[in-house]
Amino acid sequence: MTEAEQLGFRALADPTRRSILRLLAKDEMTIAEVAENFQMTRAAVKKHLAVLSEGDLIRVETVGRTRRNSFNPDGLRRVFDWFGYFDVFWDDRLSALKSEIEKDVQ
Amino acid sequence: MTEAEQLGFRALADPTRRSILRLLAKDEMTIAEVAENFQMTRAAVKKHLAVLSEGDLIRVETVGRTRRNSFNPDGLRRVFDWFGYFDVFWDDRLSALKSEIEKDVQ
DNA sequence: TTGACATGATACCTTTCAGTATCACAAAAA
DNA sequence: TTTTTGTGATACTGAAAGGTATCATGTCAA
Repeated sequence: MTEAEQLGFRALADPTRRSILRLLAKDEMTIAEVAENFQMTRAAVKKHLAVLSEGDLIRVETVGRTRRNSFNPDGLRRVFDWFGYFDVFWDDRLSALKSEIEKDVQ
Repeated sequence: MTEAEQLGFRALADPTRRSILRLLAKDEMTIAEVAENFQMTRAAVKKHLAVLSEGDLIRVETVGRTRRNSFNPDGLRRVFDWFGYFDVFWDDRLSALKSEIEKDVQ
């Protein structure tokens, strides 16, 4: 579980990968489509996608000879949850309400 | 602004640094005190503290010959805010309420 | 079947990173 | 003043990361 957290944080450590994640959050894309948005080779983009996949931040589905990369909210959520350790330091009302709702959701 | 974000994410990419941050969130510490919690040299811990400082996640105050390292909530908050791009993917009620409160706070 | 095309895979290079070892320095204590 | 102690700084090593180039492979279309 802590390993998943590490792979997630590692994936987010690179600005290109954070950028890719925001692209995929809008719409799923093939490797080539993602690569169009960056000034680097398709191979380099593919590596970034592999790291994002290892961090469980994206899902990859092979369709024929194409690969559809899509954003995985649950994976990012796991990284996001780490920040909960520090909730008490931010706005008290917000964090209190937040825990209240999360309790309610479960 | 995006550079600060990058330094923040980079600082959080290492598990030792995330661990240090949680320690300092409980209480401020000198380098030696932080180092007691890890099986590595004080020099290595000092490097981690430097990265955390560059990411604006901790504050450092020199007092005599000691250095007090303390958690900086505002710096972590800036990293945390990046996740707002994905709010819509998580619980709708929570994120809606969250934005509402944040609006109210400002 | 042949060719085009999206992707997989590997080797290689350069830079950054995590860590150690070592020495210098400054402040507190004796 | 001398000694102790907490820290700063530098050089070095091994491993990982980001990137390119190149070729192999599988699938779709003609």
